[in-house]
Amino acid sequence: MTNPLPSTVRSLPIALIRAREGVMSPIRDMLSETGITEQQWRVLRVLAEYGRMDTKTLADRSSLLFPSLTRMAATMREKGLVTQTRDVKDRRRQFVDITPAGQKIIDDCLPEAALIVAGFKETLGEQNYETLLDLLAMLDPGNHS
Amino acid sequence: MTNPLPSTVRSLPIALIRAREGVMSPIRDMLSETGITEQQWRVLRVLAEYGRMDTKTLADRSSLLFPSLTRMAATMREKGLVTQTRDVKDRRRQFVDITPAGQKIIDDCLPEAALIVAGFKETLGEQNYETLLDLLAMLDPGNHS
DNA sequence: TCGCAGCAATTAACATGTTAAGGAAAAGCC
DNA sequence: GGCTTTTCCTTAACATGTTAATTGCTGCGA
Repeated sequence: MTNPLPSTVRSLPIALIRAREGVMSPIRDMLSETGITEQQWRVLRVLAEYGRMDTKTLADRSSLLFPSLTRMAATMREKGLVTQTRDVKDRRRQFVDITPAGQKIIDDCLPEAALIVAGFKETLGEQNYETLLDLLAMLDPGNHS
Repeated sequence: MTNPLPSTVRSLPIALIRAREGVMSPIRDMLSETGITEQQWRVLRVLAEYGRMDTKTLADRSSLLFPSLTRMAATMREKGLVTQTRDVKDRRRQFVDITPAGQKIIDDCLPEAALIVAGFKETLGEQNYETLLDLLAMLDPGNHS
């Protein structure tokens, strides 16, 4: 008795990709006017929420791989969105912080971003929205809750 | 009254990324032994399920952007995984089909892939698994059901 | 204090995501 | 037929995903 894979229209990985596409599309539209990418937006949001932190923690909270963050930090520093300072005690480590220019992008986009989020809550319903977040968290390998 | 964004730990886009990472990690491990990528696996699965089709339909069903598929088709053709033939009636269009070598990869990986899927069903529970797919479908912009 | 394991970060190499522009063929219009 | 528009596909350019190799620094034990 074979145990075939689900049809691609009922595949969990593909469903995750398509849902992500649907969610990110309006956010990308919003960000295109600011000149930053979706990933850079994520980094700025984490920095705005937690403040200055070391690169390792930043990568973890932003769900970015280290090599990606290294490249992004360079371009974001050139754009004046973040600053990087080396740890004096341990010269291997670096700290990243958001600049006023970076914070301004967050502040400027916050109203529209909130509207987008509200739209998805309305699409799914408040209850389903929370359920979805809970189910997604169960698939997160780094989630030890 | 401000309407702040949710904390990044409760953000839908980030939750989708992390869930996808959790789901794809074991699949990537499986595929690393075959030498194909996660996206190439997706293309092969769609071709194996529906058979020969034009590039536009293939891109749509694989959830890939056209430029990505153009590049992938070239490398996959060189690897002998697919064939490409131009439509005689409409010389703009191209058809893609899976080769026996491509089909062999599907067949070889199917048992392990089925185990991985079963693992996630067990993690979430059958009921939650179906609920999750339904909720994700509601976020899919191309889902007109 | 020397050597070495381990960690933080970078770099490299290749594949894909994303947007925009370009090219070629078909379809429609006059 | 000649013209424009549309459609399918490709190419280009830049950013990120992913894995592996490399560098610079810390700490630790012989």
